[in-house]
Amino acid sequence: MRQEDAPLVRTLPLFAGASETTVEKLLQASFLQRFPAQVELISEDQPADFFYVVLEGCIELFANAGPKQSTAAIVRPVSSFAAAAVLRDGNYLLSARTLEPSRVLMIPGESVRAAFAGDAAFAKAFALELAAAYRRTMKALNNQKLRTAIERLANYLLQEHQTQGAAGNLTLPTEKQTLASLLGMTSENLSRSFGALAAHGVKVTGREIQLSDITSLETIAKPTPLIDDPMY
Amino acid sequence: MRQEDAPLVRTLPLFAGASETTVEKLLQASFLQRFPAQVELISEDQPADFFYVVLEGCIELFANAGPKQSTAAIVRPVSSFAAAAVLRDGNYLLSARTLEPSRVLMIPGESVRAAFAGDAAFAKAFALELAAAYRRTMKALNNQKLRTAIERLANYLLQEHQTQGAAGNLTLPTEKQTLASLLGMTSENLSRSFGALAAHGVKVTGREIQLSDITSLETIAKPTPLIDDPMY
DNA sequence: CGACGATTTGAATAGGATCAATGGGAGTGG
DNA sequence: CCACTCCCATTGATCCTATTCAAATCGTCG
Repeated sequence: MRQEDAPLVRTLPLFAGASETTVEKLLQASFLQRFPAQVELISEDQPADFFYVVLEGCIELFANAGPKQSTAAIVRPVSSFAAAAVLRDGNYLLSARTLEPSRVLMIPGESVRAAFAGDAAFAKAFALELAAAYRRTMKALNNQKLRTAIERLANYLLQEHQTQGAAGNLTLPTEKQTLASLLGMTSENLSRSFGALAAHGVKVTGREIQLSDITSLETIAKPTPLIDDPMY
Repeated sequence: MRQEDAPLVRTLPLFAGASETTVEKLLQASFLQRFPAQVELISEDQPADFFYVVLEGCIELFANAGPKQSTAAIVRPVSSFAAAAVLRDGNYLLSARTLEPSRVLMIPGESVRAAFAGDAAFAKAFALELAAAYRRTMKALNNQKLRTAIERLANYLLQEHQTQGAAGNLTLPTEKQTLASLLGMTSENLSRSFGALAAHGVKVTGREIQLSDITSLETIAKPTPLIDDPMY
């Protein structure tokens, strides 16, 4: 990777407590790559050669089964993916594509495992990241199994509203297609779910959403910190 | 914990490479408990005080949302749960109850984190366990989002058939209620799904299942190693 | 302007859930 | 040992949710 990027990368939470040598070794073997939108970075079922850290842009993780496709997560800076696959030296369970032009740090799995074994601070940071991702996935599973499509959408809107400053409006960060897949429904159904939420103060104009009755929306959504609080 | 249990516990894969001192410290602070069936060991949303290792019996992990309930996983010996919650020193995302009389090793979260920080071999084993659980959960999410109820049941049967020796028959390891919840459906719907699979050689007698046409069942199930292979 | 992909809308269908009632064992107590 | 009871499981009927297929509309980009 290029010299001028080193400072940025060193500030990553993942490298917070790691020793100088560890970071040095990791970065030396890594690639800091720029990708345009709609590039497939990894394909499910392939050997997990790299651990990925998203520095800029936006990556969609998704799975295929025959003709169907499901978005498992959307990764934004600064966050990572493929931790479990790399640590276990297994195969990717998900494919990944850029949704926007992105900058991505690619660290060889071999290097990650070596750093994990040799640097306790890095091991801790890496495992904490892994555990956080695990918990997000568990929440996604509960979300999917315990809620209807409208409830999932309502909770998504409330969460995004919170993230974006709770100003009574928000902007969808992805195409509605992608959002639908993330929320486990078809895009037609997402459209209808938005329609149903109009009665609860949700006004949709393209990707711009206005929430004029949060209370009513919360009544529908029945949010619970166990599923919806990103900090949990 | 009692002296006579120490040898058994020391053979756990989790402690495989760990130093004598690490294991010593962990076990000293731990409890090896026996529980009857239908005891709730942990309740979601509570501080994650203990990491659990199931030595005998069977534990159900589940989540509640209002009146609904969903089984996230069923843990059998020798395996563990609450790794992520304990490592992050957070709260449990799931409740846990014994389905059968069980023996469980309870290791204080504090001790786990100390051992993780102090013993690289233990850290590695623990993180590998965590990563494995993560991947199981991701597969469960894909299973839920990409498949119909009948497909999930068909794949479950094929997998269990494999696990139990591929002899053309298998025994359901839990009540059908629990299985239904694990597979993300109501028990009525499970019953009907079994009915639908009769046309594909699935004969149900209580908990005993006979599979007389694996090929036909696979046609329905469309299994894929990415979701169904436990080794992946 | 024209073309293409994304989104919306409509109609029909399928997949699951709910509600209600019935059948079937396993365990308990006489 | 048998009858009773309770809980689990099944079955039927109906309702609701969500998908599918088709067509129309909207936006964006060249």
